[in-house]
Amino acid sequence: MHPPASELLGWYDRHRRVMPWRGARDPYRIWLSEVMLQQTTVAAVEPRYRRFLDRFPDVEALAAAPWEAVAAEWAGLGYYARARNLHAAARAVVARGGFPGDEAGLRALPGIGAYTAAAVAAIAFNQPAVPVDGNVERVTARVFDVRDPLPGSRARLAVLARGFLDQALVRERPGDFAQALFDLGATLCTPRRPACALCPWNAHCAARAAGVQDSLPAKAPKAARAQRFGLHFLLRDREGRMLLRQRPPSGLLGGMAEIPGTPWRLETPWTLAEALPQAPVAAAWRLLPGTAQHGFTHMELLMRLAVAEASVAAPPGCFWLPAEEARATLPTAMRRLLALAEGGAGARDDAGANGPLLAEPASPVAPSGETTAPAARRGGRTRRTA
DNA sequence: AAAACGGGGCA
DNA sequence: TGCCCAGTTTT
Repeated sequence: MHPPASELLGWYDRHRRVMPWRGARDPYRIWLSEVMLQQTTVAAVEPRYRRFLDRFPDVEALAAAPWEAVAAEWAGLGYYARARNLHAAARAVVARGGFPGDEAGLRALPGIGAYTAAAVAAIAFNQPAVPVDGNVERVTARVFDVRDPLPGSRARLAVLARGFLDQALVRERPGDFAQALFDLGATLCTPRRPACALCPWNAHCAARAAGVQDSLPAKAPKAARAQRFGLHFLLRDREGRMLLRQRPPSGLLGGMAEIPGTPWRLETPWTLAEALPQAPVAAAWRLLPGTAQHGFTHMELLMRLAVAEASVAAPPGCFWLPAEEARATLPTAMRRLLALAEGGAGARDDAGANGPLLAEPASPVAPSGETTAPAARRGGRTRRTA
């Protein structure tokens, strides 16, 4: 049995969270928020959403913008395919004269899958759809006591969630119902220690009745992350500009800028001597102490940094950028590398206006003793090796 | 069906 | 330190 939507919507009308994309019906704003919120927390999105909207106020402005401007605005948000697809979809929407008004039409746009199509259809167009995200999966798995593990149970959970459309109230307020499920999952029906006592559906929850709410939804075990190693080359000229390179349009960090370097290979860290043939230019490269570490979904990346100064023409595929602009454009993994040049372990992302970067004392070029993987540390911080 | 694809925050 | 987050695309 599906619990009554009236009880959830009554709770939502009293306790709904206030967020910048709520209230308006503008499909552009709803769409933008949904894309930014893919695998990204509300807290992380809010300031970036305002800033993005400030810079690209409507779909026409986004469609007219060059990719470089969109990439710079997205830098640090992750999953850069989202930005590429967003840009392409904006151009498609302008070309066809506006947003598609139903789920199937939305689903055909790049970067819009089953979830986002349902969310925009329900919230912006009042269409009868139930978007199934992580929150809805969790709420549904608990309400119906679905014990099969994710991701295998995904299809079954989606069918159960869609069953709420049998209630007339859900068909009348599909956008509110969807967001009520999000809010319930985010504030009460949380992954750990759900606040069942406060839940408007607690009397209808099968998992709670069985006392298994804390262990649902079950998850299949995940694969371990491999380690990869890279060595990068930071070239600066006399004005403090940095030599950057554009990554290929698809794949990891696709279309984003990077500090030129070796490929990221398994098993073995690079020595400077070994990496030198892959430097962007010939120069007096000095290997800095320390390793920048960055965790991706599927691997752990460990990078070292060599530095040099030269004022030369940018080689093919590379370009010079003022330090401040480079910092703003680079994805987080590359900013961590930059922190090595800026003075090491304590360096922070928001470490103020940087003039010419401070050079560290050079370490001997010798293959450092660090041939074994350094102890894992919290994803991303810059670490010093002794 | 499985893997690729970022980054930050929190118990 | 592992898990989670308003998922989508490619293989």
